[in-house]
Amino acid sequence: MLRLSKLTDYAVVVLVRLGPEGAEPEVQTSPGIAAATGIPEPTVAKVLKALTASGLVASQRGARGGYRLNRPLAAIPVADVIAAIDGPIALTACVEGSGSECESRGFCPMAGRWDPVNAAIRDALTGISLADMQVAAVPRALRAPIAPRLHSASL
Amino acid sequence: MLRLSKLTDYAVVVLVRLGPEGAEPEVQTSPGIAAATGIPEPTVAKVLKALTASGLVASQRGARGGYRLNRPLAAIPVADVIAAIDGPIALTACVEGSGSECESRGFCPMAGRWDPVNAAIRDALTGISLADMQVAAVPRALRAPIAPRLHSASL
DNA sequence: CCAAACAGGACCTAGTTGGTCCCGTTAAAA
DNA sequence: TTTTAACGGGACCAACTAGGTCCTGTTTGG
Repeated sequence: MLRLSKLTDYAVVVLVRLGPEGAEPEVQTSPGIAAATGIPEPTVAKVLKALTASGLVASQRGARGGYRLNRPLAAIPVADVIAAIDGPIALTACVEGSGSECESRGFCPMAGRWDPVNAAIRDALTGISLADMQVAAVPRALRAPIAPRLHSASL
Repeated sequence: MLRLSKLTDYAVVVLVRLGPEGAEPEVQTSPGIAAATGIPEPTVAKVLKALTASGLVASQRGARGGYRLNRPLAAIPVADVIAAIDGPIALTACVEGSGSECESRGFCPMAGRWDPVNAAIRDALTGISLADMQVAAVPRALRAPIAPRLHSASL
């Protein structure tokens, strides 16, 4: 069902956490974010590495190092986050990366057919920023404390 | 990368194949479609079963039975096909179906956050029909005959 | 000089999915 | 009435992918 990788979900959480709690972009450490979000530290580190590689966050090495946002949340479309973690946004069906040609090469009726769909999804994902997702989150006080909803939401 | 299931891809191929070659909705058999499309017969059967269950196609049992479209291609949005094969369209991250509550229940910052994203994707997918995908396909004569593109297309 | 934190891998496990097969039921045709 | 072609609905197996962990550098502030 159009599975989004868990890592991408984590990435959004981490990025929002990196967002201005105060005003200035404060540097936060990977262990600190892990403690604050409840996500295991190695996983947080993995996510932050990917986000750094794609330029969404900047890193500071050494003691008292950490991460900070390169852009405000409002300037980060969801599409960028997904692209950073999951790679290019495209509805793929054929096994990509196989490098080999399509087996039903001569008469494959699908070539290029998903392009408009991909474009539509890309547009939709580019139009929503992390700031939008931030406000979309249900306020903590309104959520059931014990056995609440799953993260996902059906359409 | 927003993976679409292979079965869904097959479903589109099969549905387009079921579309009016002539004018009237002719009944086609599962083996016949398999032969015409190059998709293995058991897989075609599986796809058609799902499509029948969701009401996109109608089935006729018995000898000289087969399948036919319930609606014209133009009236079948891609969203319906995906929903028929992959289930409800939603960007899921948490393992759904687990039934258990979210482990970081008290302070999970993601609850409901993907809702606007899901809505945007649903809208995008509802706005594109199989007829649109049909015309989007590159004419056979223009495709490289030997080792052409993959089905997927990056954005 | 030491400690804290990032960088960049390798690696293992588990879950999902793709794909196949089998058997029962239906219904048209011989 | 018998036969045959096709759908219906599972069970089942195998391969792949991704989630998650860990280890070993390298950097840099105290």
